[in-house]
Amino acid sequence: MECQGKGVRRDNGDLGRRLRPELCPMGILSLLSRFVTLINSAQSAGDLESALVQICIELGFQYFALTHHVDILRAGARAIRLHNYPNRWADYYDSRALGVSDPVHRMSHTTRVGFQWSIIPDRIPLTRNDKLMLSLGRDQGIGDGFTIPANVPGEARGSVSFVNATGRPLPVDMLPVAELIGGFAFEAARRIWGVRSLNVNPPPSLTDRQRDCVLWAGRGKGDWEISRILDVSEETVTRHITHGCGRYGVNKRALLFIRTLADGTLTLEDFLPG
Amino acid sequence: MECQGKGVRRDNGDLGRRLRPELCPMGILSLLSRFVTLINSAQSAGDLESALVQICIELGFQYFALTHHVDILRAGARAIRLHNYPNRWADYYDSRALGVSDPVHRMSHTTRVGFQWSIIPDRIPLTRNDKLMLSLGRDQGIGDGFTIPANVPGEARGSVSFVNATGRPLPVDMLPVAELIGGFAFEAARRIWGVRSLNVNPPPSLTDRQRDCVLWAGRGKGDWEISRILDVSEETVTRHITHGCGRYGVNKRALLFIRTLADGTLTLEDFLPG
DNA sequence: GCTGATATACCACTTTTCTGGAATATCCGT
DNA sequence: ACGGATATTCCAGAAAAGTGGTATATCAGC
Repeated sequence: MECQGKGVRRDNGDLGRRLRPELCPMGILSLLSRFVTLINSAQSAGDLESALVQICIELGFQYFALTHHVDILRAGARAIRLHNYPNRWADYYDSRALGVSDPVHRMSHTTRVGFQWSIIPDRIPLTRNDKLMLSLGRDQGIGDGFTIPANVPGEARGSVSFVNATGRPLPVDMLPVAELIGGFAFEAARRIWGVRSLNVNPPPSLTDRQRDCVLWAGRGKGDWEISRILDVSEETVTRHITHGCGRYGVNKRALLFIRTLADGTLTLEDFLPG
Repeated sequence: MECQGKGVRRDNGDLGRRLRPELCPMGILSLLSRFVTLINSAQSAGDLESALVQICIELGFQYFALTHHVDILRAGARAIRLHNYPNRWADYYDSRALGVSDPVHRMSHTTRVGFQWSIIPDRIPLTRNDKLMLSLGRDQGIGDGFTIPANVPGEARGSVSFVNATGRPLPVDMLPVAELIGGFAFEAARRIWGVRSLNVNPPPSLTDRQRDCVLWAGRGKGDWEISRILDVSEETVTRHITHGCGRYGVNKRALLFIRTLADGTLTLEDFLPG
């Protein structure tokens, strides 16, 4: 819920007060476990969509949107997106590629945890177009919402939103459940869409030395520099890297960086200065 | 929990079975609300640390680590880190800058949701040194753990881990609570450290044409091939890419791939075949 | 003790990429 | 209409990376 630091007062402080004990006995927990089972047994986008439609209703929302923050019309089927917004709103949204500039999405890029839409104006600057868009949405029945950011390094940014019709209050008791469910649902979508899969079996792997060389190369070092760092000959470094390329079936070391990032052998943190 | 697609069986499917109903009446929910209050009222790193020490114990863990995935000795006070690991382990860890290559961290860069350490070998390739490090940790009492990824675009990647001593099983009932708490705790740390306010310098950006060239180069095309694809001269392609390098202040195109991945200009999906 | 994987090292040759300097045309917002 | 950012093109030498073949020592596992 927090994002900007700067001594802004936390809104989450009253989560404690939000959780109505009356709902507890079995209620929330059995709901949660049922939802998780539903989501994790989804084998297709259709399965996941049905699951979310149902979960959305049971949580006390009307709409949901699980989406990558990209221009959907351009990105095509590789981009993740499921939602049950009114078609008219979705068409308008897509035709203007609002996915990339939507203030809700922008807000979700500044925090790790879920947030209510109502706090957005206090956290990020809104342009005139933003306000226009939000009020257009309200006119079409899109009221307040709760959005769970879903960012995985190196992948398109995404989020899961649960939304109510204009005027209807958010089910605040359910927000913690929504927060967990949103994360699991996005992860299920990544699984179904096969976001990071390289589709090679067995998956390649590097030796320690190969990984060291790739690591330093990815930090911008030349082979000679790497040879000084690792105290071996320059040729050896070249060898390790080209062998690494061989394992991943690529013919340029730059591609090796990308493949090792994709399969988790290395991460952006490894490469970036800091 | 998922990462690689490939029809790998989900481990999360049994979250439902994990949540023991006996614990429900008031137990988990009051715990959660108390923890959230504790975390959100923290005004300093010390406050947050105390809160996490307490939460850690009540959840049934022994150690916690809330950290940015950076070389701590180099990054200094700007990097977020709180933990209660044994000093000996922490010193060893820091002195080797394991924070940047730790397999737990690597795994946390490939998923949105929390995961048990025990599944890591099935998800990302481990080198011999990785295994060595894990077993060294076990020797020093670091057993199994549960890690919640915490990634915010444009910032150092991070995570929150709850860990048990070697041989002691994870409190599986509490993992959903740990997942929520981990997210809130990381967000509280961002607030306390004032992370967002530090990022003042405007990030570089590429022109459309530059981005196109980088995109195709990252798919393994040579400049001549790209020139055929975009129907311009080979020189022009080279130019666009080197100009792109200039904007990011790097001297190799491979680094440009990494920077554009890091800031979200391009994504792994853009580069990977399929 | 054998086998396979790993780490190391060397050479010769080709291709690609980087570096530096310059110039023209287009598009956009003021 | 004008200034600034963008897109495009050209040249040439230097540096780096890719290709293909070979060889030795170590270590772990069978």
